Amino acid sequence: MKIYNTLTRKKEEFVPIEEGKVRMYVCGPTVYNYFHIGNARPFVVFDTMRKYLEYRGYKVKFVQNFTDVDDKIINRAKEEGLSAGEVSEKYIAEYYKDAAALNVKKATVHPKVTETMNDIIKFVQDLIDLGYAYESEGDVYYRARKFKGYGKLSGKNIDDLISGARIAVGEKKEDPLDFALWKARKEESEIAWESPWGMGRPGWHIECSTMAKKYLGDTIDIHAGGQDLQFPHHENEIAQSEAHSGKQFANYWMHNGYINIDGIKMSKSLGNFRTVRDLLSAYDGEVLRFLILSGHYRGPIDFGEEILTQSQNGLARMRNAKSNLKHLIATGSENMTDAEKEILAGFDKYREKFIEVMDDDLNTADAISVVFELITAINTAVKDGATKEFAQKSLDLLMELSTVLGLLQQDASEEVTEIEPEIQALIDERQAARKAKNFARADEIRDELKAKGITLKDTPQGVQIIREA
RNA sequence: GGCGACAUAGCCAAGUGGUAAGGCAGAGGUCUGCAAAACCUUUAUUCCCCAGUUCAAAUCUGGGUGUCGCCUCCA
Repeated sequence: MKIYNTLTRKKEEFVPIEEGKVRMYVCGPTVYNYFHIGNARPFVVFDTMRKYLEYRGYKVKFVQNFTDVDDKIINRAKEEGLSAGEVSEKYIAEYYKDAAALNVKKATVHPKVTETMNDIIKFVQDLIDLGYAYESEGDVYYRARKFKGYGKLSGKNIDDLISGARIAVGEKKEDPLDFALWKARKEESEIAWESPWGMGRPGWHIECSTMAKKYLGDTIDIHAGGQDLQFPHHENEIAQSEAHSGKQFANYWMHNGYINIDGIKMSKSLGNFRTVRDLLSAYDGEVLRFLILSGHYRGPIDFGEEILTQSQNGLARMRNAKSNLKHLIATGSENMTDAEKEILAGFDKYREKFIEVMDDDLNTADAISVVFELITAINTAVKDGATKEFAQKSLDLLMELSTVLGLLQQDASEEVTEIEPEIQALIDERQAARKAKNFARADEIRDELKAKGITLKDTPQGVQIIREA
């Protein structure tokens, strides 16, 4: 497959370090709050990348960290009257809930900074020993200038950075470009760890370098995250890791675009964000996933109610197709007809096209449109009924492709075949009323059941009973 | 100031040299007692503007306009 590599600004053929295996690192959340839909984008996109790689037969080791030590966590802890650890534990648990709602699979490893502290301290000490870092009043800084490739990911050159630097030269730093690897504790009450440089805590960038190395080794296949992490975060990771190992840190860098609200980037600092938790009260997680995957991952998404509605309706079409097939499976006759066999053989082209577009830098938008084309073909084939076997095989293919995208995994409503006797009695009564052309009574029963979350659809194959989840 | 991204129908959106995918919304029709769902037909002579290259450009080149982002914590 081809991947757009931020490092080279080109689409490149993906070649893993080790055949058949992929080592992937994705920057995870700082756990001080519920994550918002913008945060959710990389989780969903790179989860899809992982699912697709696995679909293509790769064994993927997928690492996504939790940044559980940070100023924002400390501030949040003060606000809530909790310890920093209590805050991070709480929001890690909440992360898992929301991620599950989005059908985002757990990573192979979810390392935490607090559990990697010894490795981080060792990494920092190594950088000092190598001459890439220096201690200053309990802080440790990285000599950005000393690393020759500094700026190679973000396309910045050091001199532009200096002229554009808005931060005054800290008297503790040798150079304004230098960034912190270790920060000395400012007050006694702050959470801190013992280190060769006194009590303190790690800088943000060093954490990812250390965790990536610890779980994936010196060189990883794919490092991914949001576009806004390109600089300085990922740039600094490269400087740290490559200075440390002398090897290339990541072969492929993938960055997803932003989610905007009213054309402006959604961010926690601007306060113009919509948390996934909040959105889940009105839309189910698959709607959000569908929305995120509807466009190419590198482009921007302008978020709002209108595209939420459009996504909801689009996903409903997919769900209807699934539900109709299940109904046919429950009611159809056994063996496929020759005509059906021929149609089914023609469906292979949708799988081929799906793979073709996903191979092209994870074009999930095209992949979804392939699924829609398949749905139209299936619906057309079964509009006058179908055998059980044909319906089952069609459903298998629909599910095969949808599962790669992480869609149709949960049912907002589910076709049911077994139902409580009293409801079945009402359905039977309605059928009798329809037969007797007592449509007033029939519609009355349908409305009554609708109020209970049960929708009846009259099909040539009998009544379809849909129950809301 | 430096660097970068984006601009396709009412809306969302794919497409990076060969004559505009897909979805939503809308219109008409088929089916149905009616609904719902589904199916069929229909909705951009045109891809921000101008110039150029080419037999051929939404796609390449140059210029312009607009929007946004990074350079500071941020997915």
